[in-house]
Amino acid sequence: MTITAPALAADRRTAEILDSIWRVFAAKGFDGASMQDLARAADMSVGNFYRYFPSKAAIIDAMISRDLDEIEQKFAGIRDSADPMASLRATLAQRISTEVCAAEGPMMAEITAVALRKPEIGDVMVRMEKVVTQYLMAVFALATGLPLSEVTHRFTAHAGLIMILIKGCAMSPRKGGATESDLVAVVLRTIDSVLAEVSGASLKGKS
Amino acid sequence: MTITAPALAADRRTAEILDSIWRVFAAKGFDGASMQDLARAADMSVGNFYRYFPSKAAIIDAMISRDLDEIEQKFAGIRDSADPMASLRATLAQRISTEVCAAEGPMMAEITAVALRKPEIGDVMVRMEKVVTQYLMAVFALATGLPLSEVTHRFTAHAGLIMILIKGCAMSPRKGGATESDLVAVVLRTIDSVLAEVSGASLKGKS
DNA sequence: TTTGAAAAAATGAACATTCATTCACTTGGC
DNA sequence: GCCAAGTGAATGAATGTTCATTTTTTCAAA
Repeated sequence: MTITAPALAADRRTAEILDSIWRVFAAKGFDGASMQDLARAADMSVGNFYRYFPSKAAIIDAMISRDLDEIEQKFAGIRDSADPMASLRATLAQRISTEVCAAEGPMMAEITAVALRKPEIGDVMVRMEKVVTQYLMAVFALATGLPLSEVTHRFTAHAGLIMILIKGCAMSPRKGGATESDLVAVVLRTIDSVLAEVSGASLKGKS
Repeated sequence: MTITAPALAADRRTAEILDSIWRVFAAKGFDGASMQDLARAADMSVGNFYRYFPSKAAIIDAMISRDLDEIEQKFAGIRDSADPMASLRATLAQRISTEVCAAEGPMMAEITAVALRKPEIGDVMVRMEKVVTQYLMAVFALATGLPLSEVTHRFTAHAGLIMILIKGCAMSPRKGGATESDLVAVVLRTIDSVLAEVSGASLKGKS
């Protein structure tokens, strides 16, 4: 069951296409972006574009699973670092920085809106958030020394809060072009207190 | 400069139309909903619909200013209550409840996405958030006894965090039909700590 | 109270675009 | 010569917007 060479090439091409078209989705929205817009952005004919993505939903699907791959890599780095909790914090801090938010916000907002409106996309999104939650639980377990089951039971909601904060920063309306640094600071402080609460769970056992 | 009777009637009609069509926007999205869809939902002809809303942006505009009216009323009630801070907390708690979020989430997500993509709508949204922030500042000033200017300087970012949390709850993907109650509890706890921090600012002067 | 004409509200067919989707066809590497 | 990759014109349905027309409401004069 090896991956064939042409299949790999096709995957690479798919990734290239996604790189070219995500801006169009961010600028025009899910329904606002026409197949011809997307094909033009990908520098190919409409007919050929359909060979790669038979529908718009398929594009969102591919984008989310591409995001998931990125997230997986980030978490692999966090897990292997000397201080996973600190590394997680650094990653989250970068993620709510003004620049990253301005770049990813519109796309995130669009996908969120579509997810609440189209059940098929909503399901994909729920799966994605579940995976991210599992990664977070793994980090929490590593940092506290508690078993995964207990961490999951106690801190799944905390993971949900963190994801809300990340998305909230990205999707904040930008007054004059940027999210204010004050807000970013307060959000980061909130993330810190959530992480501190998790970390605190390990001390009780030790004392 | 009195308000003419026909103008009032037109406003009422406008409100009625908004009531009939917001579901269409939530279900099909900003671009997905056609003018004919909207006109049909409002039980009128396409041509007549254009008399009330010359464009889709005008509809979003009207919806946001309608929301603002609602918010204004809520805050009036909060300001006049015996314990404004507690009243505010109760309002926020109700706002993040599962039912309210499920009802308003899709529309909120849609408007947020459009706001990040169309500057004209983005401006309206920024103005709306500024107004809400001012209301929050007024409540904070009332509760702490501090002057409005100081409250504004110290807690504007806190207001931003609260709005992020409210929106975040509404726009959370619903696994199996509802946001989990655990998440709601953690968010409410976070709101409480934000409000506590604000309230704490008044005690320093007293002690 | 009745009348009737002007203003406002409402209609829906018509128009030019635009869109998603298909398909017969060409290209280029092996 | 084979096959995947790529083309772009063609089709029919849908969309935003307009407008000539009809219906309803308003209200002062009779």
